[in-house]
Amino acid sequence: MRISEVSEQSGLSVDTLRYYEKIGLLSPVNRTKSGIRDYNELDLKRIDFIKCMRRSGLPIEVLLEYFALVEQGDETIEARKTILQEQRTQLVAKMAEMQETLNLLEQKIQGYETAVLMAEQALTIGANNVETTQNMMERVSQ
Amino acid sequence: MRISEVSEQSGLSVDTLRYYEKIGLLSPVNRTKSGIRDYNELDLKRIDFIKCMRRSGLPIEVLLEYFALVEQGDETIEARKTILQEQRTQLVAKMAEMQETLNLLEQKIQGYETAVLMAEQALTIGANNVETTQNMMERVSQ
DNA sequence: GTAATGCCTGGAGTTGACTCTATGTCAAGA
DNA sequence: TCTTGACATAGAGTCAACTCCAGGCATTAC
Repeated sequence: MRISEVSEQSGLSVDTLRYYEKIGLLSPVNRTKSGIRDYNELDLKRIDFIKCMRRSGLPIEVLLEYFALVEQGDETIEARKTILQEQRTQLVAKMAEMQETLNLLEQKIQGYETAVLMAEQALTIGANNVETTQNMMERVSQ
Repeated sequence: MRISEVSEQSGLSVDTLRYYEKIGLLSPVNRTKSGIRDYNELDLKRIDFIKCMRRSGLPIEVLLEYFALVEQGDETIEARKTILQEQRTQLVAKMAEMQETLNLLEQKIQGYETAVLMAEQALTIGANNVETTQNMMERVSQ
């Protein structure tokens, strides 16, 4: 599989794919006799794994460490497990934070909905709605 | 409240606080006559909001846009709501991705646990465990 | 055979978000 | 009075993670 195909399939740019190989995140990809990269199934699997870990915020550094252990063979299984467990812990924490942010967002959106509703109501009644809206904004904004 | 106190309370560095003000993320903070920043309640609230949004990955750019709308008054309530809704959508998507990553992590950790167990078993039996472990690694790693 | 296309490399440039440095002011304590 | 420490500013530097560029082969399409 050529680099452009892998790029298309994975959503990573060709530059990124070459970059990952350069820094050792991907082990050297097989080449055709004319020097063109020819990705195999294992490469693709690793790329998928990297993609999954990267997009959830895991730094490249950690992945490098992990793959270095993989290279070193079975002796390092415990160490690898430890890395993954640590990442799991961090991921869970991050998700909890995001849930908090999500709650805040919900709350603010809800606030805006109420604000709009009340502004409309004030308009229908024909009241001077300037002060009222101002008050609402105190609860709603920033 | 002085900048060092705000820093301590918020967990943002004093540099970051000044930086946020410089780029307009915080509106100009009140100063004592000698020019020292004196943060008020509203500043602190905004800092909390920023912190919450930033740590869940929302870019500063978007926050700037949002606060610019806040400055412009009630006319922009709908626009602000739209921004928040969009961010909510993205956040939900990101959390789903993270859940996927988490599943993969669990699976791999589980795999390592099994691998270790089997390796130990093989040792107790006293079998030649080299090939066996190799096989396991095929399922377990990358 | 030649032009376009896709690949290659090394290395420079970019982006977002800080973080640090040099230099200076000011208020308070020894 | 002198020193110390917190604060101020402008602007340079850093870091992670790409992204782009110049210059050069190879294969394919006409």
